[in-house]
Amino acid sequence: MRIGIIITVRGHHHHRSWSTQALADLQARGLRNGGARRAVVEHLGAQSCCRSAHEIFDGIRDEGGRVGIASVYRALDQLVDLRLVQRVELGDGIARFEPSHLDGEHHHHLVCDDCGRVEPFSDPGLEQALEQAAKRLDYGMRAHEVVLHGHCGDCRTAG
Amino acid sequence: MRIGIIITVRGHHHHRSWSTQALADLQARGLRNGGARRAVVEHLGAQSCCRSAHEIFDGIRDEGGRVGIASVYRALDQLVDLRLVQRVELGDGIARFEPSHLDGEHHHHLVCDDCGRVEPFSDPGLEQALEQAAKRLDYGMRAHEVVLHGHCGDCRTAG
DNA sequence: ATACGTGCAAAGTATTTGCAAACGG
DNA sequence: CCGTTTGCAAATACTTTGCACGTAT
Repeated sequence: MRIGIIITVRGHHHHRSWSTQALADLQARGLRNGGARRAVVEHLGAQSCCRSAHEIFDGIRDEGGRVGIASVYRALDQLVDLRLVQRVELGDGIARFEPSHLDGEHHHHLVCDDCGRVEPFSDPGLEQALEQAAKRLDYGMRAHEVVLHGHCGDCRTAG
Repeated sequence: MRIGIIITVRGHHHHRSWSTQALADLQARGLRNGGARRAVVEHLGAQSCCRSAHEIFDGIRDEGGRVGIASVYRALDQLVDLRLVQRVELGDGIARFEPSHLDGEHHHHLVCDDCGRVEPFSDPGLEQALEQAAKRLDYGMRAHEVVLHGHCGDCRTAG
């Protein structure tokens, strides 16, 4: 037996909306909604920035879900293929994932080379420059990724 | 119509110059110049775009050098630490490396999600937008990386 | 001479795959 | 029911480390 309890979303309205949209999208493509993939989608939708496969795995377990790490990777692969999730690599050899924000939610990443901290940022001027560059190059741009490396405020103060 | 005047900088002069500069820099820091690290520097200096550790390893072997893969990784680590080499991750889980072009040589990457082809590109407007964003965010930017994903000309024609 | 550098092989991580059992529609 | 999805464990891919020997200065 399966008991479904729908817990309402606190605050971040658009997050739920991404999860819902993504799950509907999967269903529309004839894919089934088993526990693992659903858990990955819902967990990702509740995050504010990118997460590694292991973080997602641990996160789901902490919330009481029981999934295999392989299923997490498989779900992420599919979601990336369907463009529902964006894969992000920040230079430490670990792949991270976050919902594809096609709308205004789109952001990029600052990485502190001292402490490893990752922060999201967004910059309209940068987005515009990216669009223009892609247009000039005549490249069918489907996604883009910007990573700025440097030293975060804490480390600069400390150092 | 737009007429572009392309002024060529002579041959691959700057490549050699990067290798020379990098080797001198290493020496100035009291590091010795054994065979492996020198081979990595010289090989990298002769490339026009980023290369993976294995590509570098194979490349050196093909040229007759005999190095261990571990030494290639160790050399790359040091070079990255010294900011002589930039590490680049393009989304396929393989780290690539290229000379740090602090000068006008600086470029970014286009990745074809169909065939995996990697092409370098540069765009002054984009560089400017990056500088401005970093300034506005007050982040001590030391490096940055932009990856555009899409479909290259060949794949778009074929598809 | 003496640290530093190197190669090999073994060890670590991150990720993928094979397969039988569980499950969704 | 039947094909998809899942979990486990084994396999793979990339990268790092331990250690004895080589080598630049």
